Amino acid sequence: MTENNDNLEKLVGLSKEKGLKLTPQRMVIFRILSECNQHVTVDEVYQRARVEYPMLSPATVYRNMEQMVDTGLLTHLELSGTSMRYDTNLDEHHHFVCTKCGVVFDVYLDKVNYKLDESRSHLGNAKVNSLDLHLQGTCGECL
Amino acid sequence: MTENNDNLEKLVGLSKEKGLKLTPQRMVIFRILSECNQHVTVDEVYQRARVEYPMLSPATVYRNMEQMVDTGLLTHLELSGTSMRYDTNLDEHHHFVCTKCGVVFDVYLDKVNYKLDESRSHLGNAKVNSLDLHLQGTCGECL
DNA sequence: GAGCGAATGCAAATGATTCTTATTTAGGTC
DNA sequence: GACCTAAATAAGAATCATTTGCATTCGCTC
Repeated sequence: MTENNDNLEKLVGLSKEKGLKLTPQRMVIFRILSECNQHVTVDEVYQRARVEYPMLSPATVYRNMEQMVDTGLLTHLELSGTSMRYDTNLDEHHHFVCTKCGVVFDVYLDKVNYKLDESRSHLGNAKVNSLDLHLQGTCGECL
Repeated sequence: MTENNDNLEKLVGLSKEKGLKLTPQRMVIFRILSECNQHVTVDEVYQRARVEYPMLSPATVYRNMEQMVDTGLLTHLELSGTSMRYDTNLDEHHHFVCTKCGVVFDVYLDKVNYKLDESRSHLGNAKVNSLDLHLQGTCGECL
């Protein structure tokens, strides 16, 4: 509850910094994002938002969420599936996906070491800046 | 050249094993897949294939490539971007993506070690079966 | 309160993919 | 080689997620 309010305030604050106008539509979207599941689709947000703001247009939700990605308030979540998911967790983290039920858990890693097989990996002098780890398996529920 | 023929023969062989019929359309698709870039979209294959088989329908390419995934002749490649990419490289490997030009290199890893931050990662008793590593950075060309 | 540019709603456009249906065909059988 | 059947195909309609164009509305600054 308190945490959600904090999240909401953070969103409002950041959005002001970026020069975004505080429309009621945007406020509803912000609040829903600060309250709900991290790995949301536009439609999930839209369905919830329209309950309290019935004349809301899906296009507005699309526009706002993409804009939030541009301004760093959200990130795209690259998971398989038909529609884009967004991540409200801006901390560096990775994901575990259950291949049976599809549930997604956030995973935080203290360290990652990997060793290239140089004979087959032809990165040339490419510079690696970040890595994104997807763990796959079976969650506790599905075991 | 020889290698492409090998790939093609492998595809034809495997497809026979799976009970797929050798239609001319399928042969064209197989050959193109054995010749071209590993990380293709359906449309890339379709555009090439229609040159030599003009009455080919895109739906046929979609159906065939999905079927090849089902029978293990191709895998889905989870990259960002608007359309599905397929990977003809069936060896276990990972990917490097250049964030500037989008080029994708295959990466082979001898080992990967990672350490969970248990205090924040709530996997419960989930069982991790595989991991998929995406390296991001800048390729040699773009540096 | 006026003015301006940003934001919105709506509906049409787009793009990728899937589905439907009538027709054709590969591959086994005699 | 003719025949049969299930699988495969072409063509186009349907679907689904997303984007765009445009006329209108509305925060925000002065």
